[in-house]
Amino acid sequence: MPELAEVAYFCKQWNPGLGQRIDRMLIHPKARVFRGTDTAHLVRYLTGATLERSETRGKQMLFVAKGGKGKAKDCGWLGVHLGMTGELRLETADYEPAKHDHLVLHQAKHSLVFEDARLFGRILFSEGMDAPAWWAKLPPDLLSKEFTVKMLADFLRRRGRAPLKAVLLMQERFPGIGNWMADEILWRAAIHPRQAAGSLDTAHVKTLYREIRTVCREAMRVIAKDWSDPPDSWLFNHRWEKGGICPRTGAKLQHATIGGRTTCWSPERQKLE
DNA sequence: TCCTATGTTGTATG
DNA sequence: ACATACAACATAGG
Repeated sequence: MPELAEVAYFCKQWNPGLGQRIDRMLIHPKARVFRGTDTAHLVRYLTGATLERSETRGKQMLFVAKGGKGKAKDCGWLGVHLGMTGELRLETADYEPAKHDHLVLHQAKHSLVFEDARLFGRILFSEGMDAPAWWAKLPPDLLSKEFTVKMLADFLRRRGRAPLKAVLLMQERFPGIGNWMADEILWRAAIHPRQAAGSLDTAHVKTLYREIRTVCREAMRVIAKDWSDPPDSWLFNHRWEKGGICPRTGAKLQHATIGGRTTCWSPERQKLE
C-alpha cells in the first residue's frame, strides 16, 4: 500500500512518541518482518531508551533512540519498511496487540504499533554512534537537489531496454516511487509505460524529470499531510474504476501487466514511439 | 474457487 | 559482469 507520501504519513503517526521513553515492548520475534535482524539486541537496547527523532527516505523510515542499554554514546537505529500492507499506528498505553501487530512500543501515554498482515515489510536494527550503512547508503531524495536530470538520463541509458514502467519502480534510483506513482508520472509526461527507457530524447527526459518531481511534491502535499485523496484531475482516482476514464482525454483507460505490475495508461495520450 | 493487491528479492536466462 | 524477467514470499478480500 504505501509509497513515498503514504510512508511519510505513517511515519508521522508515531510523532507523539518522540521524546518519550519506551517502558516495555512486545514483538513477534519469529515474524518474517524481522528476517536478518537480531531481535534480542533490538529489545535489549530499546527497552528503557527514549525515541529521539524520525525520518523518511523514499519508502524507508528511521527512528533514532538514545539512552538504551549499551555504550553511552551509542544510538539505537530502528529501520522500518512497510512492504505492501504495513502501517504504523498510535494506540492507547494499555493497548493489547492484535494478530498482525508485530512490534509494539509501550510508553507512558501511548503505544506505537507496527502492523503488517502480509509480512512483506521489514524491521532493521543497529546500535552505534553513526547511522548504519543500510540507512546512510540510500539514494538521494527525488525532491532534493542531488537528484539531477543528468542522473536520470544516465540511469535511463543504463536500463535502456527495460520498459519505463519497470525502471521507475527501481528504488536504487527512484526511492519512494511505487505502482500508482509510476503510472501517474508517465501519464502526466504522456509517455507509454512500455516505452524503452533508452529511447527517450532529451526533451522527453526533461519532461519525465519534471513530472517525477511534480508527482512527488504534490503527493507529499496532499497525501502525507492527512491522507487526503488527490483531486479527480489525477489519474489516481480513475485507475482502478471499472471502465475508468482518462481525466484529460475522456477516453477509456487501458490496463496490462508491465514490469510485473498492473499498469494503467491513457492510450490517447501515451503512445509507443 | 479464483483472482486481485500502492513491494522486494532470489534465481534463471540472455 | 551486467541487465532483464519472473516466481516466491503471506494474507485478506472481492
